[in-house]
This record gives sequence, C-alpha cells and structure tokens, in this order.
Amino acid sequence: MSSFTGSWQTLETSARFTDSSLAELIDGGQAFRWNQLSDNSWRGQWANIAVELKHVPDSKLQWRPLTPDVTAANLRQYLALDNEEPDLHLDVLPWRSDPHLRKCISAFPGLRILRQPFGETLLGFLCSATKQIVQIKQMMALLAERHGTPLAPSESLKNTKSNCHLLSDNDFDLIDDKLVMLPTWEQLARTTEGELRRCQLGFRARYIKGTADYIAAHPGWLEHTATLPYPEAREALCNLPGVGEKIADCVALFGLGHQQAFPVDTWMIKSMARRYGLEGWSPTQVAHFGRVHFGPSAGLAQQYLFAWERAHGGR
DNA sequence: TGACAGGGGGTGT
DNA sequence: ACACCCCCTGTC
Repeated sequence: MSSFTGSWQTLETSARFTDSSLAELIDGGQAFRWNQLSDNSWRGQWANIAVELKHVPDSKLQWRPLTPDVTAANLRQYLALDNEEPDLHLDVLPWRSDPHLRKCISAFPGLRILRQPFGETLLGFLCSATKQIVQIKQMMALLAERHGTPLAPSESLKNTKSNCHLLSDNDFDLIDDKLVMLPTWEQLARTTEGELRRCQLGFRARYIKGTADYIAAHPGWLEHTATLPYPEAREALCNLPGVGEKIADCVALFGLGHQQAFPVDTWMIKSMARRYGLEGWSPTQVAHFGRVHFGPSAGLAQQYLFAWERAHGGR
C-alpha cells in the first residue's frame, strides 16, 4: 500500500443516501470528475484532492484518501455535509404545497448542491454546451491528463488494481486514470486553441482559450468575482466568451454557492412544461417562474427536478 | 461485428 | 433561426 492511500473510514453525517441518490449527487451533472469503480464505489477528484467514496448498507458513507493531507473535513465540505445549512435550504423549499417537488425530494435522499472550486466549475461548464455528462467527463479527463499537474505517483494505484478481481477491463481503464489536477486558468492561457481542440472540445476550445486569455488580462478576476453577490457575479460571468445565462447560473450555483441561481436548460424547459404546465414558455420566462415559485433555494429545487427527469427519461 | 446517421444539458451572430 | 464541432449512442 502506498503511503498516500489510506484505509476506509466512515464519514460521519446525518445525511442518508441510496446508491442512486449518491450517484445523482456526485455524477448527476454538478461535477464531472467522479468515476464509478464498482456498484457502490466511486473515485473523485477536485482541487489537489483525490478520494474514493462508497455507499454501504445502513445508508452510510465510507471513504479513503488517495492523496496526502486529505481530511474528512475536506470531503464533508465538498459534499456539503459539514453543517446544517443544506437541510435549511431544503426546509425553505415549497414542498409542503408542491406535490411534484415533494416526490422528487423523497426519491433522492441526501441530494444537495456540492461546493466545488470556482475555477474548475467554470471550466467544466464551458465544456458542457450541447454535451452529455459522459462526454464532458472525457473532455475534463483529457484536459487534466494533458494540461494539468500530476498529483500522486502512479505506484499508489497498482496495489488497488491487484486487489480488484471482480472488475472488468473497462473498470481497469478507470483505475488506471492518473491522479491529475485540472489545469489552472493560468496554465490554460499558455495552451493554444489547437491543443485544446485535441481534447475533444470542438468549438468550445475557442471559448475556453478566450476565457483563459480574458482572465490572464484581468489579474484577480477569479478571486474578485468569488466575493460578489449573485447578480453581479452572474453579470461578470456572462462577460466571458462562451458563457451565457445558463452556464453562468450553473457556475454561480455549483462553484460559488449562490443557491438562488436557477439554471434553465432544455431539460428544465421540458420538466417545467410537463410538471408545472408551462407549455411553450421561453427560458427567460421559466427562469422567472422558478425564482418566484421556489424562492431563495431555487437551485436545489432545480437539482431535484433535474434528477427526476434524468431518472424517468423525460416520461 | 462494424459502419453509419442522427442528435446533443448552449452561445454568438 | 442557424452555424459552430465532433463524440456518443442506437440501429441496421
């Protein structure tokens, strides 16, 4: 066993998950760097941290670090399990008078808004335009591998691999995934659009390079934007090339913790048309309805509705 | 099994 | 309204 790879331990939390609600939390469109290793076990990376996480009977979570200096507090912070705030967000949602929302909430116990690093959330959602989760994850993996910074010696994974008799070749590919930090915006500014295109980014490569150049030309932009209230942060994000209202709201919600952001994509258009009778409404109109109906935790409501539609294939 | 369309969680013009 | 890219998925 590598000195970096710790042993499994229980993650203390009052939150209760199912296999499916944990999958929805970490691999349901908020984050793009979690890969499933087995039925209930996942590997995830953010910032300079890599962990494995699994759901065990009794609704409990267990985890182990793959990189040095990771604490349970780091993971609990990322998963928003470290205080009562997520439960308060849930409490102010109008589930008492909204049967559909109540149904979604019961279907995905523990679902909440992750607290992800701002910079990499921006990168992830710049990759997301007209892409499904599996493709976004590929782009992020290539960006990390080719333009990021290695985290731990690959030795730390060899032992894991030899202990996994039950996994398929496909799973070995995932295990062989190197532990690599995503490139910083500074590193991205030093790449070329052509290099980025080779990471399967397509037309998004130009936007990412443009955003990297913009941030390089405005020192402190990331740090400053992170201090702004929601309306100003949203406006600042929309100044970036490739960032419109939808992506700005995703980054504000998942990367800056602005719980009132209500991203409206084609899934949300369909969901609100089908479940709330908003047939033919424009994205702007749906966003307005969402903010009024769901209130200051509209972003959490959006995540529950989104999970429901994903699970039911729009039916 | 392998090729082949079709379509995709958006933005910018 | 349509181009921008091109990988994934379903299907034959």
